[in-house]
Amino acid sequence: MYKDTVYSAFNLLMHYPPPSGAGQHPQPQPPLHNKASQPAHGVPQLSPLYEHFSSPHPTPAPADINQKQVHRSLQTSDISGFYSLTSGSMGQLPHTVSWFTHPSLMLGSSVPGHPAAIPHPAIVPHSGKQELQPYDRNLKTQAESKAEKEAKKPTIKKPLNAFMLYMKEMRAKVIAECTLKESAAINQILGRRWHALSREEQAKYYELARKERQLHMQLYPGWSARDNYGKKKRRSREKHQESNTDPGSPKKCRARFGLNQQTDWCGPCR
DNA sequence: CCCCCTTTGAAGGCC
DNA sequence: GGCCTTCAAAGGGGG
Repeated sequence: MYKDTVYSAFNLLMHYPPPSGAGQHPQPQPPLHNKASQPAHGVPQLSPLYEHFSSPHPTPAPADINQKQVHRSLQTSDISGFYSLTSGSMGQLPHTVSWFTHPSLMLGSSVPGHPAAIPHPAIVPHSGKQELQPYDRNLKTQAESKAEKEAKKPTIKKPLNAFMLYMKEMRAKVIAECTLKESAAINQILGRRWHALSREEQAKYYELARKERQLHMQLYPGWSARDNYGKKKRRSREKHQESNTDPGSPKKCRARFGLNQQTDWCGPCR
């Protein structure tokens, strides 16, 4: 139900008239840095989308973000380029690829008192290990409790890049076509299909990803990708280095042969 | 239960 | 600036 509201809001987004410059080829995208290097000028107006959110049913902000601050941010931040590709081909893109469906960008609620009280998918609570018994708590040191507090802090996920958005959209299709279930195999197929896409087709996803990053920046101004470093266990460095010399993937192969990762096709891995 | 696999792209850090 | 590392998603496989 709440999701319905979100989807209808997204429809508004997708049909919001684009500013001039729509249709420009967005690839490769210039990096959108999350730092204070963002220009302060060119502040846009709040789109009807956000007004739709704010009334009559206010959109709950993530728990760790001041709601008013977010709203203000959305009202004043530069999203003028946000809709540049939302008409035409972009408008035909299935809504499954959007910041509404992207867990890290979905507006949920962990705001106390909010009627919906839907957990915010963007902010993923760490898998809570078993609670300590009361008598255990007394044994905990200050450092331990601090560490635990830190661990309980919800995680704000990275925004999805263009390929991830493409994967999310096409995964089900590939699974149906190939009757495969293993993600590793599916991702290999998706990687090949990604390279088989035309520049225009890829551009749709690059543009979507750019919007995702922009909105993510506005929702979580102080967030850095670094925040999530170390929260995932990584395979051993030795193994990783070994895999880097493995020419088995186009990316690795391109890196190995000094090819452009964006444009050059990797012949040996084809 | 949790990490690995596998993909591309973004971003941060180091030299 | 180039290189390296990590993390985004996904779910079966394996220790």
